[in-house]
Amino acid sequence: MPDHDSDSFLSRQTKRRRVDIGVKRTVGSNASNAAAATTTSADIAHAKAAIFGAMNSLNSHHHGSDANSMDCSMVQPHGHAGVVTATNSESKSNVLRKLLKRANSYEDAFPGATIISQLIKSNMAKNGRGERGERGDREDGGFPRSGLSSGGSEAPQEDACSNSSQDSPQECLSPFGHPPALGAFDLERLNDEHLRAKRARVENIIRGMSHSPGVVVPTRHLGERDHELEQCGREREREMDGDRDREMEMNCPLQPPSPRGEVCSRENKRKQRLPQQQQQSFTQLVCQRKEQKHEERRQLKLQLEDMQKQLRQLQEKFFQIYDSTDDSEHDLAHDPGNMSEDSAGRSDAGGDDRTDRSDNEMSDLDPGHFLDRARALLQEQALLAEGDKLRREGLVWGKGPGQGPSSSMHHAEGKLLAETLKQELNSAMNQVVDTVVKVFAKPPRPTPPQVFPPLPMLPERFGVNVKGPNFHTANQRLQCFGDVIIPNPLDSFGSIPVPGANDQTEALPLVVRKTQTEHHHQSSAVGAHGGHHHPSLHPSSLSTSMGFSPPSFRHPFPLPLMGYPFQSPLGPPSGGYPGKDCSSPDSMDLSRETTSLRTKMSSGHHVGHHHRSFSPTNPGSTAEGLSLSLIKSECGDMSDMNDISPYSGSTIQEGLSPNHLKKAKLMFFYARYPSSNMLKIFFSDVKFNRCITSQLIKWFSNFREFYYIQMEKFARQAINDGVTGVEEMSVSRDCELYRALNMHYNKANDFEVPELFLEVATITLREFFNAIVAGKDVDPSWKKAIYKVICKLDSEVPEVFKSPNCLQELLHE
DNA sequence: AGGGCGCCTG
DNA sequence: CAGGCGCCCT
Repeated sequence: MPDHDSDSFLSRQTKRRRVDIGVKRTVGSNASNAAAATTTSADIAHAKAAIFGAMNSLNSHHHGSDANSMDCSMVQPHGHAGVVTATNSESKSNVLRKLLKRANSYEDAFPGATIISQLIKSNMAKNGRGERGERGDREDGGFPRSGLSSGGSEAPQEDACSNSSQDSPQECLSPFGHPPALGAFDLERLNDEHLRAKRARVENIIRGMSHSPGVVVPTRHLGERDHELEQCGREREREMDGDRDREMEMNCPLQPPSPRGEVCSRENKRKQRLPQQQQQSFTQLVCQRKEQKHEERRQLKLQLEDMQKQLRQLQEKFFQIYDSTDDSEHDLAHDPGNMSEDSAGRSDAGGDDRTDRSDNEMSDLDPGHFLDRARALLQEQALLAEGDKLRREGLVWGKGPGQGPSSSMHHAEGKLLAETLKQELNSAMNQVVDTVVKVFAKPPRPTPPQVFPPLPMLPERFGVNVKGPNFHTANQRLQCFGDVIIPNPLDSFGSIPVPGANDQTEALPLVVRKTQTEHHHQSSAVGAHGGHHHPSLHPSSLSTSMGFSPPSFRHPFPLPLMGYPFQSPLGPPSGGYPGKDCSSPDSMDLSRETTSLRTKMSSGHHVGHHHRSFSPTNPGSTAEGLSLSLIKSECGDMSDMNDISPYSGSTIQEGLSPNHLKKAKLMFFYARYPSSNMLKIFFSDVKFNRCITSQLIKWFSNFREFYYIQMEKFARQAINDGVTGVEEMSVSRDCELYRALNMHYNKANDFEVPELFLEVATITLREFFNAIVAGKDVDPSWKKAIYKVICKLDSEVPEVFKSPNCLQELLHE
């Protein structure tokens, strides 16, 4: 085993720390997920929400479909006095009209408001209400996490987010720490005030500490930090945050880099260590950047306003066409000059009408659908117009629009206008979308090709709260934006380590980019498992247990790991500075699995850059399963690995899953000393190799260890309690010993422990009792005799256990 | 030599 | 629960 001496120590440390991906941890890891999944996820959520919100604003079709939506509640009160004569022909155009007029009504509700400002408003309002509690505990990552609880309608989060970055080096200075219920205007004002105050403070500080030679603050660093501060909503940044942080920490000149650079402090720590001067320049730069951001925002607002104007014009045109058409059919003359007013009035009326008649039908429509329907309607109109035209050609040409029966002209015109409208609507929509997207998908920072992959992170909320149809719609929509990487809700987790959360020794999510650079074996090995598509973030259920797990699926950080406390400033086991932990994958805080893998790989087998393929979806497998399978996957002979196709539908797993572990534990009730062959038979869904075999054997070894320890413990306890007769010793279902064992092997208590096991346990206990009483325990190998006895007491494991799905079958009973 | 086991450790 | 080590057995 050619080990790499250079990092052997660290490797070991890391290994020890990380390889331990106990099943226990998988349980309830979701709880800590909440704490762990923070920054990036929040921002992604914001971005998504914002985009979606913008689109909704345009299409405003989600009325009624999402009663909880802020947008709805904000906008809905557009009660218009209905004065409409709804005709058949009018109903045809209802869809399009609705589309346009609703957009109109938005503006009515928010006179002069831009989409952005609407977003802000609704966001503020929302924050004021429900989001408080959730935001309260997000200080760690700095970015408020928006729960996408109401699907895409949470859009407004974006702005608030960008305004409330807590990630600032000096949170107290954060100009954006505003109360959530402020309006956009207030925000701006507050921001300015904050900036001023900040500047004053900075100047003060500078005056106070005149010297302190060249503390060079890397502009890139500052820029990035500032970027972070300002650009919560930007997808890319969110994704890269973790990497950037780590990178910065690694390179950060602000701190004396540890010899190996393996000890890095999290941001908070770093902040605390910043010399004041650094803080000054830092703050200055922050201020500058903030100003820039404000400028950007202003420009964006202007853009949006322009676009809204355009939209309005389009709406007017549209209503001109339709109203005049309708009116002409009703023999109602129109003065072109009055059209706008008239259409406005009608639009109000139409609004009511629509809400009465077609809200249901409208509510399911997404923008694309809308446009399609609009197109269809327009084409229909155009066809009608065509027909009319043919029939009445020559008769009506002289007549103006709105002149009674002579609608052919309208239709002819309408066709043209319709086409124009269609195009313009489309382009307007595209513009808005693009703009919004641009805001969030700022040009990727000039950071060098990342050694570490972005940390796409979605709050567990995505999995939990987002259930409504809206979410999917929004998500699907959003995924269309090539520039914005919006992971599937369950796709990925980011992991901005939570400073001070807990023991850093726990596994950090391993996030490694596919195009991993190969600086050293470790990183390359780690890189081998890049990619982060989570088949499922939900803790595995038994039903999905033995399911298949695409063999070559390399899961960087299985869900269970996500829940681990990521860091502890208090005690990095590696002996680094307290509080200086590195969340970087490159640092030693790799997940245990990864470390395990690394160990294997760096010790000779450089597997794997061949099957680097990531299975985007991994239907049957569970996160836990992956976690183990990851480990195991690299254990075997590489020849074993090569024939594994990433998408093979085979039910043969290359690794052992937590469910396998559970199964093994249950089997322990029958067999304490299963043979290798037996294991192969009972774990037929696992692709066996040396590693798997020894792994299973090791499991049982561990089981035995625990078992015997308990036996000895209770035997001694009984002896100490004055028990003298072996007959008094027995294991029943209500004794402590049984509970301990059951807790260990049958934690969920969903399996009925066979009576035979109780007998064996009783025998074991008595053996220990007798041995101890006889004083045999002075012999270092006194247990061997007991083992010898017990190993003969293995009973047959029920056939059920041979089934890969035995857990379901067993536990459903 | 290699498999299996147990002990110790983290 | 896994790694590592030493031991025993084949």
